[in-house]
Amino acid sequence: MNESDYLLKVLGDNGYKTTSQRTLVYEVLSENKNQHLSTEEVYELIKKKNSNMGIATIYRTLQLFEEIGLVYKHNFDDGCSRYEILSPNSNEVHQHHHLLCKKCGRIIEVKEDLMNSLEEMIEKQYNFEILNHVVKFTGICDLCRNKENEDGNRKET
Amino acid sequence: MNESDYLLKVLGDNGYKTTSQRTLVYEVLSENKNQHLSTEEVYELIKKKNSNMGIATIYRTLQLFEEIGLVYKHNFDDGCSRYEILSPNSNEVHQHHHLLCKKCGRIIEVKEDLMNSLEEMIEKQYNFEILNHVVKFTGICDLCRNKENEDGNRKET
DNA sequence: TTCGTTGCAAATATTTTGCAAGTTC
DNA sequence: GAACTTGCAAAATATTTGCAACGAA
Repeated sequence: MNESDYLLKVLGDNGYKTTSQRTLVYEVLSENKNQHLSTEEVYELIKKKNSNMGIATIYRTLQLFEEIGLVYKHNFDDGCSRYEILSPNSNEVHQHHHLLCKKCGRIIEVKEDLMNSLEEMIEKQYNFEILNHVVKFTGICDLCRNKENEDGNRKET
Repeated sequence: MNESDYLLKVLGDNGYKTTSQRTLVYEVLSENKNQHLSTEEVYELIKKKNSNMGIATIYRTLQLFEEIGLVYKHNFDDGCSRYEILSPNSNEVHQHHHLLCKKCGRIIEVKEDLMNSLEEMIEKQYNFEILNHVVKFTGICDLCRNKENEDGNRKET
């Protein structure tokens, strides 16, 4: 199933209508896989496509997409929500592992999913049905470790 | 070392002054360990102690505390930041595992820390120095699983 | 005494909402 | 045609900031 059919199906299955706006938002997300677009960024990208969609619609659309599992909503603590498309055929849902560098703010993606055993334990022990998970490691990235001479850890003005 | 000495030391070590306001914020957090207080909630608790601290100061204080490692800043995606004190003698830093129920919004804490092997792999493979991590599982909690009759998964108006 | 800190109010930034007009099924 | 959806502007929230007065070291 291709992505546009998938969008149609998921919307329909959940009782929502397929509109040009929703299609466009999905398209933009699809063209920016593996990115983490903010609502504002989606808005800008859509403007470039000569659409005059209001930003409120984009907020509503992304919220809806998250609700019905079309996108994943990231939180990188940078003042806004960021979204990433979840393709129909992938199991990306279980692969949101990130390394966040405290110094330069870089976001590094971690590939492997070693969470399965942990999940199993949690499902059993807490009778909690896991739909998704987020694993974030905060620390110092390789690049910053290398140039760790300049500044100490005192406050910056 | 008790908590108040610890506050003094950490502030001093980082070149910050100890003020009555900072002491009070720390006190409130300390009296509410294992809670996840929002800035607003800290503000309310402080008002109850007959202090007329401005909320801007609380925002600044909590931000500062996070910077120097006195508190952990949670994000439960509920529209505000929430803070939890990190005691001097604990290793709480490595125990932020939560189960977030999509239905009722309940936050369940998970005790065990099975992340060590994963961390080791990441440190080695990515040359990334891990300072902290967050593990969140989103899903349906036991309570909600039990009363899963009423509503389907269609949208609610 | 110096410089960091606070309080207040105003400013930002992000996200939400009401409602009339427009669209989809 | 009924019900959902959009666009716009206004509103609501959370957080930040400028600046004069204050307080800690």
